Amino acid sequence: MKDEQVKGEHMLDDYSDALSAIFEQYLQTDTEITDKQRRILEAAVEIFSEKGYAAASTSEIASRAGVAEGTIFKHYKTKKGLLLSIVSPTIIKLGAPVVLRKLEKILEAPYETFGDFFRALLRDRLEFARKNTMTLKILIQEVSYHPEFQALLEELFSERIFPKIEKAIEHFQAKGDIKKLPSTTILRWVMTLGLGYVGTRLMILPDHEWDDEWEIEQMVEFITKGLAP
Amino acid sequence: MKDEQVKGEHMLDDYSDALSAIFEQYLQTDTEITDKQRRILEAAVEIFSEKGYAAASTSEIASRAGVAEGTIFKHYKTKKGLLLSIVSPTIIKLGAPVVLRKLEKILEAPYETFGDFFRALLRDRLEFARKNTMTLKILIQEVSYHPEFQALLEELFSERIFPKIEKAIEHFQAKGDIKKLPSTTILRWVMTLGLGYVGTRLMILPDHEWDDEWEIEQMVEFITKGLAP
DNA sequence: CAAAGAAATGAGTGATTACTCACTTTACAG
DNA sequence: CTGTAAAGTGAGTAATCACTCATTTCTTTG
Repeated sequence: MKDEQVKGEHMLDDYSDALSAIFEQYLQTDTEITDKQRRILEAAVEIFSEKGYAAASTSEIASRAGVAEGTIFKHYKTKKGLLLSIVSPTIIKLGAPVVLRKLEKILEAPYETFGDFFRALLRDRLEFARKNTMTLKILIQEVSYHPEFQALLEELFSERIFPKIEKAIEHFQAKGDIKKLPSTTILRWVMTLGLGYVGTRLMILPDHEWDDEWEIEQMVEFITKGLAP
Repeated sequence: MKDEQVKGEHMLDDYSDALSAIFEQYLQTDTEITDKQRRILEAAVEIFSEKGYAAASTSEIASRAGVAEGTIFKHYKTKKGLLLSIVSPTIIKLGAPVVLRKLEKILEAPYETFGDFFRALLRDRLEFARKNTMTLKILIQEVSYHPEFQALLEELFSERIFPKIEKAIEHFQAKGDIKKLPSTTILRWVMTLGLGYVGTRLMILPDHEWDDEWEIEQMVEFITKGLAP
């Protein structure tokens, strides 16, 4: 049977975008994906982000996806396996290689400032968060209850993100761009400011009228002045 | 002045502290509280913060509190009622009058700077968060799933916190202390920096060695420089 | 002490949960 | 077409859930 257009009330939005990180994962690993499996993932992301993993039931996911409950367990051994298949790719994409490549380019260009670096990073991650808002909300909500996520994030952060960013901070410190403070402190300031904007922008007050470019420029200026030696 | 000598670094298991906001509520309303009821609250706070509201079972709360399951429902009509009785007082105390009174004093003293204002606020709220870490963790985790919490926070924020802080920001802007930017933007920066420190300090990396006073001073300097006109 | 009401109990309830499995349908190569 | 493996189904299952209630234990007070 083809897709029966039974529902269609909620959605039609941009799931090809909203689930980009997950689908990319399947593309990269050459794993075939069924139409019903895609609908299961879409429904699961919706419901997990709406009511949280623990309060979401597999029966509700099945009915919203328009499949039988057993179909979920044909593709994912457990409910937790379904969660993992949604969140894990997002964690991996979180410290995207794109950013790290960009970062190296910036470090090679001597005329770039710390502000330019921060602006590029923030724009890129804001775009990523826009495309993965629901999945990121699930990650944020569930990270404290699932040690696997903590381990993945811990590794990603301490072995990929932190060393690179630390190098960048030291680079701009040597250049005399920013004050010589512990990179952990600077990193925390920069990250919390960025996260604060992205979180407020997309999750807390998404309906507010936002001028992203203006806000980003103001933050760049704020950070540049605040971190001046 | 008010700071008493700290006994040890790890005093998070001191419930007379950890549940201070909740018990204050009972004191203020002259409600009698049973020993078993106190133990139910303690167990509920522990388990809610450990595994989240939805994944916590009333039977586990009862057994950890050392009471029968029925006892919980003698005091709280529903499981959600138990959650509300834990989180609501914390939300109310979140925009503490102490802070607001302090704020007025600061505004009256013309020699105080925006940095002093921020320092006082951050110290006070860090202390509050230290005493209510588990309850605040529950609040943060559950706020997106319970509209009652959102309504309480919304009201607290837009009717008490925001107007006062906005007044303060405008005061320091008129004084020439800080740059004339929208108070929403400044508030977001100040709040996310503060929250970022408190959250990292108490919830993400509580076992890290922290020098609170040094970190606060650095943040004060960062903000002062960053917001300079 | 005794009466009375409040506090506490724990077995019992129907609803819901994640998950299974024997079975049917579909897709597709030969 | 036929054979076969994968995809999909949905009734069934044991466990667990929040919550009830008839009963017992404790506390207060005259």
